[in-house]
Amino acid sequence: MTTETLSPAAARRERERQERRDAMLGAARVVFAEKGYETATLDEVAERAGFGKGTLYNYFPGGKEEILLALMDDVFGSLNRLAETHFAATEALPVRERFEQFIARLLTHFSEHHDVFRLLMKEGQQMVLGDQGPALHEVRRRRDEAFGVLTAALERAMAAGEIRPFPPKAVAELMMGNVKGYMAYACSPLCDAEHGPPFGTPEEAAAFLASVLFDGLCARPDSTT
Amino acid sequence: MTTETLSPAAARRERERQERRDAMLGAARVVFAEKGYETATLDEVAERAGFGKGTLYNYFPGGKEEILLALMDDVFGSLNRLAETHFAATEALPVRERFEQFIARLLTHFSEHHDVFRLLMKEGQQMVLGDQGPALHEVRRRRDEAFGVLTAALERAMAAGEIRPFPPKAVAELMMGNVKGYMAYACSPLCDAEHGPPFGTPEEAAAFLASVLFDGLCARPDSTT
DNA sequence: TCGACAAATGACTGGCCGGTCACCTTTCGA
DNA sequence: TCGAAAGGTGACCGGCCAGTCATTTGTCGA
Repeated sequence: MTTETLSPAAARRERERQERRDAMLGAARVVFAEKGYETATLDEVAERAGFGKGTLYNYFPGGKEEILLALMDDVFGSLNRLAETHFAATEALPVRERFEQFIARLLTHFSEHHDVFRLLMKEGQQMVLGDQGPALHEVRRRRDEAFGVLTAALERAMAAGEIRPFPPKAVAELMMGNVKGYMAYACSPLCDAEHGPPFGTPEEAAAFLASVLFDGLCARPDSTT
Repeated sequence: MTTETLSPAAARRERERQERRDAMLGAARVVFAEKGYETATLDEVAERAGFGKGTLYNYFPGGKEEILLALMDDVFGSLNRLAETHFAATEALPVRERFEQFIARLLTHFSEHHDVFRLLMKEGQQMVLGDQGPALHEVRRRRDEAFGVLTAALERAMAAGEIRPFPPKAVAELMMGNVKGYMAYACSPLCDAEHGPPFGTPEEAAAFLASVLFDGLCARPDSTT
């Protein structure tokens, strides 16, 4: 690197620039999660971030779309990190605990960052379905990276005979889909209206999801054929 | 009813009106599925339907939103019918076949009506997450009706001891989520890129999904604790 | 203290699209 | 055959918002 010997002043400038960027992304996350990408306006993002609209363009010359992409990059990046640290730390655990705890971590993460979850629900589909533009390609790559960590963990479990052999990517999608689906259900008016979310803590919910995923719905799988 | 003795001419008028309405909804389904509700334009819907834009407002005075609601009503209505006829006809079958065939039917339905599937992926989330407006309420009711059929079937199976007791609504959401998730996976470039969709026919895919759902990922659930 | 460079700003613009309505075509009873 | 009612039509309008840029504000070295 040529820039490693920055003056202290320049270093501070750089740090402040990063902070402002993060503030803008944070505001965008809230607003996009609330209204959805199409409906959200940059004026609102700017106001929430505490900057003028023009300033957004100093940090994200590509405008609205670049902001969304940077956001999704962040979101998938943190999911990626979560998965990597988790599976690195739980290699020794039995399969069941390994994945149940992973699910619990995901549920906790989404509970704490509700806007991240809503963002994934609202715009995440574009990532997997949409074909438009090469800009999405980069974000899709990040998504694949995050899923790749889970897929690899599943492959290892399959190779060790801990779980049945299935296309690992498909199983990874299923597991993430279950987590997202459960979160959506627990947040929606569907269940609030009657008896509240069926499982209070992320750990209880994870136990339910893991039980269905690993043991199946059948009480006693006798005559499977 | 006062209108049951219509003149033949009036009856024909009525039928033609219904046909035009359907044509418009069909066009809207394609366009909304392609671009998403926010991005799609009524000009394009009108052109695709073969009518002038103004004509849309003769059939849907509420404009764009009413068209979307009518569309979702249709979509959930046909899902509702599919579920009702299926479970009515398969009451006698063993659980496993009963639900595996249901999943196969859903997958077939979505394969044949690809735009319905894309619509559900893109706009279906609003139904469960969004809180805005009383208009959505009616559509959400239709969604709940369709899910209710599945939920009831699951409840019966639980009462009969065919599957383990869990909150049936949560299990219904999980099952539908798995179907949607698998469809999305099979349609996305994620797996095309490598070896094509893992399971060719809806029946094969349903066998996979049912196997995971009913038997679980574990090879042999021995020490479940 | 001053000057010059950098960064923030928000009024402004151009295009887009949902919704309207005055006009035209088609239908049908008399 | 004719007249009027019903229904189709697309040019047009108004509001909205992404993106721009001339101006202002702030920073820092000399």
